[in-house]
Amino acid sequence: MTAGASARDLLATLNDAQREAVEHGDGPLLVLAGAGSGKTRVLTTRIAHLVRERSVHPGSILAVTFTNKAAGEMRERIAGLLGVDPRHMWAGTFHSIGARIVRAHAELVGRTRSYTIYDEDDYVALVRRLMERLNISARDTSPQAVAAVISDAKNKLISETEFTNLARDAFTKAAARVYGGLEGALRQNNAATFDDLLTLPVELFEKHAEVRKLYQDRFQHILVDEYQDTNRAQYRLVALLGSVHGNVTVVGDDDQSIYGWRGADIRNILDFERDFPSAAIVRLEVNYRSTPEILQLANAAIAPNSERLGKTLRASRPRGPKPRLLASLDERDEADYITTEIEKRRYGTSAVPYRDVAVLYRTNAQSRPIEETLRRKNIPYRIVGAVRFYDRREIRDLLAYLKLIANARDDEAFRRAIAVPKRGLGDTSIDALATAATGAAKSLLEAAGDESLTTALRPAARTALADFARLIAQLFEKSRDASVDELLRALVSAIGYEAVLRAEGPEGVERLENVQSLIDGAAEFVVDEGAEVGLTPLDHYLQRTTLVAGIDILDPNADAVTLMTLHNAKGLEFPTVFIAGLEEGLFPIARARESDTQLEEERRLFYVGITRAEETLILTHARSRRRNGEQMGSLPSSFLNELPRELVQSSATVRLRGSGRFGAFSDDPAEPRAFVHRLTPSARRPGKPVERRPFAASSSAADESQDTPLFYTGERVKHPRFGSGTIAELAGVGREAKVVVDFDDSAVGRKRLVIAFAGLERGLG
DNA sequence: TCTTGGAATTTTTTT
DNA sequence: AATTCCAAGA
Repeated sequence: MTAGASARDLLATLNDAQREAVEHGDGPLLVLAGAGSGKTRVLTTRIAHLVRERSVHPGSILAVTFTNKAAGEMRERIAGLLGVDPRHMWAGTFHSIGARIVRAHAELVGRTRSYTIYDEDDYVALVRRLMERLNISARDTSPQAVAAVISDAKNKLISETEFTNLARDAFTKAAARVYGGLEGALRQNNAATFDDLLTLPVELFEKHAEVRKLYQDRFQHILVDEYQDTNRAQYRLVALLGSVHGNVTVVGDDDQSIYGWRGADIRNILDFERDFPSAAIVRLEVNYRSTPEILQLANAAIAPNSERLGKTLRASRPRGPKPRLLASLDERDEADYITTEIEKRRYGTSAVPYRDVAVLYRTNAQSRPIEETLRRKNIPYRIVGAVRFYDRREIRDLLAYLKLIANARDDEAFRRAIAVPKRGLGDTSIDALATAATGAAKSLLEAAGDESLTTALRPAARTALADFARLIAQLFEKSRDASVDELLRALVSAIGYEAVLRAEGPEGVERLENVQSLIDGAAEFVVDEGAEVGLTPLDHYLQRTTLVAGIDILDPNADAVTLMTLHNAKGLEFPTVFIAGLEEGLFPIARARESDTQLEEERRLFYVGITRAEETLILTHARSRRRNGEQMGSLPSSFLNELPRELVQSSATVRLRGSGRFGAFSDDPAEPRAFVHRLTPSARRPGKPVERRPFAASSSAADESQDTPLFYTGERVKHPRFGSGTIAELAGVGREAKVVVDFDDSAVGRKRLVIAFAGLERGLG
């Protein structure tokens, strides 16, 4: 017997439901997998089983995961089970798979092999430029917002024509005009947005039956993880490839659908049986991850949701400590508590290593105070997301050069690259160049190197442009046989980038270090196996750097605490989990109050967070928090009110207890509580069931005695002059308390008012 | 053309 | 608070 598991071994440790999913024969299969029920294991074992027992060639398997890291891990685990690497299997995110398909058939979708993938910033910059060209003022119409609605439309497979026909208001009509010009501009630049990585393959398969057949025949088995988070375009891709043979396995959990805002359509999972008739359904309901205490809390947290398939997660682990809920004074107090607790556990009898701890939060901005405290106490940590490495200015500058070298038609890259270092070329010169380039149907780079096209420019500008074009040409030559790190080194020295950065002072030195890391990273970059043929190392490198998610670069070996958003935590698990900032308006986020759908998604996010924890779960909230530069009073999250209080052990930090803001209400269940009656009735929308509010707290006894009424995010109010509106935000406490109100009258719009003077009435209309 | 200072603006979440 | 945008001045 060689390496790898025997057939019996493959199945031996699985439960009945898991085994059923693994052994399922041909035809569609829907695996409804609760959190921690071993779905990744089922997927990997199923693939190993297909290869080993049913002689399926790895090359005819397509496995779609939610992150590239997950794809890599899956490949490794399968290799472990089989004893050999599943060489020709395709595994990756929808986006990376789409990128590969586009690359292979670039001409058919109006691109070349070395097309550039635009990230968020590149894309918005292009939208901005198009708006300028169409005379749409960036002041009245936010390019960001335009970019977002078009992106949204693409993910729903809404074409330009359809979008234009549906446009009613001025904003959407403006966006429609941009959408109309976008595809042409992207082709011109030989570029594709993230969304295009999904829509272009769809278009390709729909228009070219022979290409579609190629992939349909190749991928005899398609497996999709995190199916609840697929959007329309992704669904269509699966349907196009899998509907002929129907060998489609999807794994998901409707309770963990958290990307609705990105076009993910929960119906994809709810309707699977309709789209793939005779689909077998397997439910995985035994949870192997968390203690019964944590699961009970998770079940309670998700219970108020109505849009559910419904399932019961059963615990299989022994009992553990009760989840804790901690009230703190402000975000710094909260951070102090969390770090102290981490240290206590690290050095206590339980000896919890740092790598076993994750701190989760709703927004990236919340990481700051926690980071600072961790740093002060010398606790190692790694942070996922936030300001990504590749988003730093110095990195983007250099990548712009690389993109331009790889794809001479990328005008966005040209504009960024030519601005660094300063060459005496400003907007005027570039605009003149752009006009000439457009006239001659050439790219900016081509035009810059063509003396006959730059005659309208100043001599100094002409020379600068020609020099730049020559530089890029030289680097292009070098890119043919040099590795990416060599190329980067040549680039940095050619543009004297080190001197440029050093001139910026201490900050520049830090940037220089980042440049060094970029070069080091490029040196380590190896073209992986099963790579596409005919791609230059540079093309390959650029594609990878654009598609890496924050989570992909996590080093699991470092003994460090992990900080990340709840969204990033999907699919991960940790022995100890903190969920910070459980406050109304923050989690659930204020905007989610606009609709039940959004509120339910927030609740699922809460559920995802809770179910990341294996043994220890600690929820925290603060009475006041700095938001957008302003200290704001905050109430505990309504999600906490929905939890039966016997499921958590509540307490408060020393600072909160000593603050005097702890009087009217005690978080200690042993003490009698004062409910804030005047908050509840109007905070509720009509038709909603009355909720218990065991954790609802007034801010302080002092506030209670003041005349300032307490309001609530989402509450309906009436102003003597502005009429009715909805509270969007609350800020400050007591006499200084302010509210941001979205008034119904669009002529009034959003107003910021001091509560004490505004004369707001609550409720009614 | 580039710098600078003040104003405006932050979508929460991400491939 | 922090970044980004814009207009005026060097």
